[in-house]
Amino acid sequence: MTFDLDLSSLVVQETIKFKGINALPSRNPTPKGRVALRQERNREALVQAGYRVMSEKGIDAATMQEIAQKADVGAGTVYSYFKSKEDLAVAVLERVMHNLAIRIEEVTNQFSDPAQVYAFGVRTVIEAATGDLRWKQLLNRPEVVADAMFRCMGPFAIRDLQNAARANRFKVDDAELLWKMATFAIVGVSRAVIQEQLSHRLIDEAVVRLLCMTGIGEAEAIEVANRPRPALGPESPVF
Amino acid sequence: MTFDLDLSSLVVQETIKFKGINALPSRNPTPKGRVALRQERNREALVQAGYRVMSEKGIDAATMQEIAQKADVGAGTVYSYFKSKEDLAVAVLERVMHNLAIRIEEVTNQFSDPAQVYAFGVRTVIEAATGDLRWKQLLNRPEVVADAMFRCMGPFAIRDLQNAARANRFKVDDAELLWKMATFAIVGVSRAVIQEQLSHRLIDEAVVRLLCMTGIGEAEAIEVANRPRPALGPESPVF
DNA sequence: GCTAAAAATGAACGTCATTCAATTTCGATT
DNA sequence: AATCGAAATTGAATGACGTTCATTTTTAGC
Repeated sequence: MTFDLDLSSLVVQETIKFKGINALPSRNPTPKGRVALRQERNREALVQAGYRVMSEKGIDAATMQEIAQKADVGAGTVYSYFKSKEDLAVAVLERVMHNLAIRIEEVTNQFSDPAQVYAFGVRTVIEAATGDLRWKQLLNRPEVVADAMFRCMGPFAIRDLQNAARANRFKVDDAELLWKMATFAIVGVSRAVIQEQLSHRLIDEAVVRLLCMTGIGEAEAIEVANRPRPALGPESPVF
Repeated sequence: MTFDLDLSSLVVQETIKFKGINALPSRNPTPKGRVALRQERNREALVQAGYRVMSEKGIDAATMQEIAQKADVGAGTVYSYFKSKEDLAVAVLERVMHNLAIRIEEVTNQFSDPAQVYAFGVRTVIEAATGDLRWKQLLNRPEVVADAMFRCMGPFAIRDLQNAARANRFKVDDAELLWKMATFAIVGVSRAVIQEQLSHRLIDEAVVRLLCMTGIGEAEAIEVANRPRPALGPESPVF
């Protein structure tokens, strides 16, 4: 598997089948086509409505009716954009992860130590998941969250793991495997904290454990995890 | 949270409300009550039928009708034993985990190094999950599997983690947190291998990573993970 | 046997995800 | 501008399934 770090490529799946509309842009007053514009709006409205309903009621309890209504489209229309409810949930979570990934990247691209970049990333995700009530319902479908996290943040995380390995800070054989394990561990811990099975205070320790997985050694893991951390930038209006 | 290591306590939840039947055992030809016996058989039949159907079709696609039919009870009867389909799935997975935990314990109670005990445990679970097709469908509900694993194998795993920490092999602050992370990581890796996102060969490396989480250090993790391993005893007839 | 309580039954209910025939919108062509 | 075929949208209908509950069966003491 290879990853492309171009940010614009992070929207992983385009479900819809774009036919050859606007073959001739010419001097038409609709250079992009009204259909294409409406489709963009519809898709966006559906993802946002999906996010609102699913994060309020949970992915399973969310109904396609309510989502379609909030997005102001007919119930059947959803299925020209997403092939199933599951597929919509995936799109929603990829959006959430994508936005968070970008906000993290904005901070960490000023770090010099790649180990610190990875540490900041995993901690920020756990804090977002446990600190924002909107994640609570989503975490009831851990595999959807973890898979979206894997795909959307993987390009960054795997790059950081490899950078840190090259700098001899981490000892990582297979960064993809490690990231797969980390995503599930992150989701598991976040769920447990939100369900109050684990104390909120254990987040520090969880970050240390995720760092230990990289082979950095416990002492250094603790040091890296405890470095002061800059604040994250503001989140985008909806997500 | 505290754990009781008495094996018989591992059946975590008894859903049914046993009333005060058989107040007088006396010299009755039914010293335990016909009802209680039938209930035991029914519950057992339901768990086994649940296992068969759910591991064949997946927890979500399994229907209560088919399960009830395979267990030879009416559809409504299931709900005197389990309060929901989810609840039955939990009972099924706890049974699976319980049985595997016992088979692992039979082997590892002959080990002297507690680090090796933990390593054998996590590896055996991953190999069971990735080697037995019956797990494939169950892994589509990672949180059910991971939670059952946490509860049923936790008493052993946490004990081993603490033993190894006392022996200065592991450096573990909070064994419960670590085990929570490990269960989800194990499920995540197993899913990825089964879905062929990750090569089956990476299981060795996954075990190393799980050991690294304990703070043992990478070199020693590799050594422990590579020790020769005795074979597991036979599985119980149904599970 | 008789009886009241407990357990079991399976048909019926309600809730969706998904489908599809009918309708509307679009944009190219005349 | 009027027309037309294709594409997109719609929302009522469908089917599947978890769960409930009025009815029937079983149980155990008398």
